[in-house]
Amino acid sequence: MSDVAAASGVSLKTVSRVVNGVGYVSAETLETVQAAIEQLGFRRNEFARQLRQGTTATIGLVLEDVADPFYSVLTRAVEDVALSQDYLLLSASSAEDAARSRRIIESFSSRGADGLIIAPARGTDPAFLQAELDAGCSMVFVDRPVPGIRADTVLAENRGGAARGAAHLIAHGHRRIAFFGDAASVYTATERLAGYRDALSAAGVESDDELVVMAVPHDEANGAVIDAVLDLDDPPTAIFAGNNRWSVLLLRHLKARGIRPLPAFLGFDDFELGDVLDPGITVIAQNPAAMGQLAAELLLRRVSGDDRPTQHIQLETRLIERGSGEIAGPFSAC
Amino acid sequence: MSDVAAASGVSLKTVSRVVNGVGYVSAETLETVQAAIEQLGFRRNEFARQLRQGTTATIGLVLEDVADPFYSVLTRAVEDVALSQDYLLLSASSAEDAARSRRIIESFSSRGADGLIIAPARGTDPAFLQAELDAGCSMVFVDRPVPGIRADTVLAENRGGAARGAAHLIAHGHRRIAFFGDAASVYTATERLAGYRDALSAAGVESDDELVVMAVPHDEANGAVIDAVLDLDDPPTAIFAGNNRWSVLLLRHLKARGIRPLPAFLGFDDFELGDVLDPGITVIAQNPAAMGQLAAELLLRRVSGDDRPTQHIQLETRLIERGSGEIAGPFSAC
DNA sequence: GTCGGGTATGTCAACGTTGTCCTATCGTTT
DNA sequence: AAACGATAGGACAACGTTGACATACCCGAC
Repeated sequence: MSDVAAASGVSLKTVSRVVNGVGYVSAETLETVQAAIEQLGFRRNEFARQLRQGTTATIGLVLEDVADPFYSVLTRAVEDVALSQDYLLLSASSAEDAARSRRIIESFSSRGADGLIIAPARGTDPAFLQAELDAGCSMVFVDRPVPGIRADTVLAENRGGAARGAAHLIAHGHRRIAFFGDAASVYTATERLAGYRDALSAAGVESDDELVVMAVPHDEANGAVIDAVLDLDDPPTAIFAGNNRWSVLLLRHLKARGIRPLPAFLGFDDFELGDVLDPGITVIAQNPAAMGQLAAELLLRRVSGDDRPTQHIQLETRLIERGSGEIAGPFSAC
Repeated sequence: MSDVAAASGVSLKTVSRVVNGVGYVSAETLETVQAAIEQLGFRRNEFARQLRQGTTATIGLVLEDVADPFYSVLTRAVEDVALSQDYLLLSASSAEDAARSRRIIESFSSRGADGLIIAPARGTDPAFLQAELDAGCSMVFVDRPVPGIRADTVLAENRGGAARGAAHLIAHGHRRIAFFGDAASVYTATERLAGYRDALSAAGVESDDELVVMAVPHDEANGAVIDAVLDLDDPPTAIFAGNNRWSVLLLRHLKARGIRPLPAFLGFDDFELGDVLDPGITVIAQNPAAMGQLAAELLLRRVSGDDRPTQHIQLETRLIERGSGEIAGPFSAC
């Protein structure tokens, strides 16, 4: 900047005024300075500005895994909101590891992210987050809440959505409905399980723990677990997948085993090609783009000083019938 | 930091020494200072450090769209490499818009990203990138090269892979193979088209421009375009999708129209559930994770001073036979 | 004629850190 | 006893920017 000042024969401060477009600068000087900036290829050093002003125009996004379509769509939505307000986005995947997640949050925070959007990994220490919050770092939680923390939260309607899904299967005559959910330590998994149970008991259907699997759907090692459920003496006539990774795993396994007739199938969270499979896969669709957008807008409002009471938003889910969920069960009148 | 210094009765510089673990500090002093740091919840201000040292331990990633599974997997790989070396990742989607891409690159660069990984949007001005490079910002290009720029590049074997795919269809008796690729201004699209044509001419199969569609596969408005090809007087017996978005669009359209018998189908780039569809979708698989990892490693080496000649890496593609590409054509002996 | 307010520009300190250079105290060697 | 290296810590400037404040001019109003 001092180079520019020297080249155009004005003071540093005047250049600063030109760069920031504030204060009085004569048209003539403005032109001279701009020419010098252009010629020297000057670009403002953001560190210095940040150091001086204490704001970075950067937000951080911490989620489980960007490679998961749910989160990648959410990421994209956050990005778009951020960019539209000239914010930059730092992002990282926690890989569902509380320690890694903490490291990420700390480095985001020390690099002065103005705010964070977090899908808390299971096992995250609320006290740690509270300390960050107290240090003045705004936060919005998505997908999962953190108990005891007063911060904005955007969640899907997990319990209600799952209940609707299970009720849909029940309405098609199913009484033996298997449920495959993520590990019980994951908030969304237990909420959805609760919803599934709500629907069962509302319909007076007996709940059977042998039909319930709560496990991380990561690896293929789950084949045996799936088989155990499918091969019960009194096997399920319908399958409820608690998230899209379970859906993929289950569908792959069902195809590999060539099971006929296909059990009814319903998945929580939509996925690409769900409509192209035969039958199309009936799902309870979340809206990750809306979740990301809302969270980002909420966060940016907080960052610019909004101090209204914290908001807890529940996003609607939507039942999309595509065929797999409408396969009639043994007690169906259909 | 001065608070910590005051609290522990030493000078600022000593605290700095403790924080950075350099220079001589007595065990006793170390303990005192660390206690003070702990108690005051001090965290180093990264701006000031960056301002002083001129390095940020941050890299930027610019690609077309994080929500695209190809790029989201690549992103995740870059993230993992970055994090393992204590780098942070700034990321943004260019949305295939050169102006937006430029804005992103400029802000990454002015925020002192030590290096950038870029999947250049079509229409990106090479001169602009060259200027950034000259300004000392390391760059690695992924997925697409930028003509005339001397920088490391990691590409998939587009032309060769596409040729192998087309040859596979030809080997199964197909002579009328439709090709659906991204807009002709996209590097990968034209490379793959060239590979497709290579295979045709190598096999002495007549090339027919009526079978070739080069268009952005974004919206559903492509239905008419697809129909035009499917309903030719001499229709294709096989379809080659030039990228995974075209694959999805085409498969969806084929299902919606209920076309029987199904034409043979082969897609460039693998996608989730490709193996679950019936028949399984034969693809030329890229390796986005390897691409991201390699690019990140290359970049981080550059950032830490490696100045070996620029590298141009071509990653192998892999033909995965799942059934759809092995549907026999009219001239097949199978 | 002088006062006030708008316009245009400059000076200086400060943001929080770290590199350079300096001083002081040791214990050990010459 | 002087000289030395190793250890321990301090003072100060500098990184590039911007806010607070000061200065100087011009024009119209009293």
